[in-house]
Amino acid sequence: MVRDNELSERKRSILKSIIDDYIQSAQPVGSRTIARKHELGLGSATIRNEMADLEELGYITQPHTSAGRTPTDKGYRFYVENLMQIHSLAKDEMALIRKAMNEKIEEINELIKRASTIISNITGYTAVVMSPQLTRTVIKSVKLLGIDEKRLLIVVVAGGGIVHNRLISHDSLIDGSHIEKLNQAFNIIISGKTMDQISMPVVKELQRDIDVPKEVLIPIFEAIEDCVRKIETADFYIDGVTNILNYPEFNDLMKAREVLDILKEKEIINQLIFEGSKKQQLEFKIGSENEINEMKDLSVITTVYGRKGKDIGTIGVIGPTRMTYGKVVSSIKYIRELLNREIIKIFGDDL
Amino acid sequence: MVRDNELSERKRSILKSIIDDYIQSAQPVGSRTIARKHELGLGSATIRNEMADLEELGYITQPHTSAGRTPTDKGYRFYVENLMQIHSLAKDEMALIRKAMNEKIEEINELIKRASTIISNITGYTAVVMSPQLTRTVIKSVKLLGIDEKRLLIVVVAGGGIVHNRLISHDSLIDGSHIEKLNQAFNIIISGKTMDQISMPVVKELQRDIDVPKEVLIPIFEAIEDCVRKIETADFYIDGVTNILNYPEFNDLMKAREVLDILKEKEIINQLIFEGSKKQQLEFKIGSENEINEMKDLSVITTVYGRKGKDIGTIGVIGPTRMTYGKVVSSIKYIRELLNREIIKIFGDDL
DNA sequence: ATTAGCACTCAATGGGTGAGAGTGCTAACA
DNA sequence: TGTTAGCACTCTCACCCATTGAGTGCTAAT
Repeated sequence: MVRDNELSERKRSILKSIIDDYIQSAQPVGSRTIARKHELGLGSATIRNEMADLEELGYITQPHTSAGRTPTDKGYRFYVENLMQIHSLAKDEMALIRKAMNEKIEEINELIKRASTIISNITGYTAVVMSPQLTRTVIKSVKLLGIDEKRLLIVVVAGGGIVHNRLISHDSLIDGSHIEKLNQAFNIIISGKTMDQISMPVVKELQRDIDVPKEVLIPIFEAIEDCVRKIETADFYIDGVTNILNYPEFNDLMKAREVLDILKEKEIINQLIFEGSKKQQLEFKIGSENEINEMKDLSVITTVYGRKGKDIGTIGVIGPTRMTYGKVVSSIKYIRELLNREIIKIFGDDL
Repeated sequence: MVRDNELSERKRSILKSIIDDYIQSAQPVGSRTIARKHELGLGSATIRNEMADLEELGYITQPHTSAGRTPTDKGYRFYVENLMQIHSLAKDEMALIRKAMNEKIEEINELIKRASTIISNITGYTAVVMSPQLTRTVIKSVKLLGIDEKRLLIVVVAGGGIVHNRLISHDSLIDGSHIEKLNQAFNIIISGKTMDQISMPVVKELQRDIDVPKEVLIPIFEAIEDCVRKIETADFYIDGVTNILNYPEFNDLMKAREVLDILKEKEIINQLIFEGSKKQQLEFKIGSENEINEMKDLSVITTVYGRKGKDIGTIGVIGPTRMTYGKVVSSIKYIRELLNREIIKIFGDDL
């Protein structure tokens, strides 16, 4: 809504027509096309004049002198902020999504995975869903299990039914009574705390109170730390990577390869999705707004999910800048809604 | 070695030269090239005659009348069985592999993943490594942990430090003494057995002996079954999928897409790798020898790993039929060796 | 202010041509 | 009899060039 009056109403509708058309056809669109297809009641020459203005203002551009116009990143930006209409999903699409999301889930990660698959299917682009990121999770409980004489399984349970475990081996035999004692002690001193509340003094104290040697205790704490780290580390699922090959802008093999390779870089995707999601409910990164050079022909749409006031993860769609923004927005919103509902079911008060 | 005398010594060396050259250049190779580059002491006309024979026998073919020859699948088959020389890996390549495989591993799956990455890096093709497939695993122990009043964590431990768990929720409160009893009972009746040895009668018996209601017992057994299933299900890691885009045979976007999509089909890859690995130490599937139509331009080389006489997993390399077979074979063999060593370390007597 | 008309630009298309690589065949040779 | 030099032939590929068509900008008329 900044500089709202830079564009007259007529210019806006022409720009909208151009972008709508271009998104659909992938071909530079000329004045005649606009005059014919969209009923603006204007002759092609008039539109030509307006288009010249729009070009000067930087919203559209010509690939070469005698071609039609294509939107610039600035054009798309104006489009998503002011012009685009978000047509709601078709009934059967909604049903498809609901069906996928409502199936019985055993694990939170299963849900995430399914969400990414369904988004990429519905939109036809690449979808990324980042798993709940639980910074400073409260540990619900820690259990030690003696597997055999020399091996010990450490199980850490966090909110939302997230469980991680780690096996550790000892050189010497492990005293069964130690395990018993530790389990009791852990119940008291660890349960309900976050990892950073469990400091070295606590360990020392433990060591004094119950008579367990340091050589046994240290690896156990390392394992616990490791489990907590795994719980707190956000990972993500990406689906529909090869979808981008469907779009003519990536007909060039080198370009396609470049993009496919970028999408394989976990670090980059992570950063991308993470960053984008901080500010707003719905965040757009269009073309060159992405810092990464290889992504200057891609747009990323992200949103957060979670419980009211507490966002725990991110959903993202990656596609060519020439993207069906309206459809993607409605898809992503709908899935977020369902995801939120499930999240509340699973995590309950644990968030 | 079948029909060994179908090809004279001279035809063999010419065929070898053609294939070696073609693997390297990806261009149809002509008689002059052979006469010049490879010192066979023959004129191009002689080679032409021999090539005509080889073509009639089906080992090579011409894309068009005035082009050189390219190997057929039959040609490659003969090549891998009789002609190819397996040049050993370079020192630094071996070092690279060793380094990757020797790093400390916490989990068996971590090892598998790393193996697939290193193979695809070394060979430049797509690598698949299938995780240990433990049919009818012996369950080492089963533990129940009460998480809170209504939730129960079932932990199943199998050989080789493989652990799976599952959380189940109950509507009603769970009696702490039940958990205790069950843990003791499980120790006796389940530990050391395989899943199919735990039949319904056992459950019945359990139900009679210890006084735990059916509504509690059934979900627990389902959870155990589920964990065992997860343990026994082989999954695999695939790496370097986009590598195929490096090779000119997939310059055509449609073809590339087709292949990328196939490589995404877990079912197909699974089948492919699994099947190929049964018969021999080292199995080749060349081009159309793969039943799947989309793979008629790909070759798959597989081998099994595990302990002597007990193969538990498979390694595979997928690339264009025009593959550097010699190098792939030596890479795959070397990695198998290292993998076997680690497997023994991890699983010990549990296999 | 709008638009019809016109000259102009540029990419894409398709036919034509020559170069180059490679073959098969024939005849000569060892 | 096996080998090879020579030659006519085939086919692809790269390049040129003319044509086409879509689209523009500008001007003059409405």
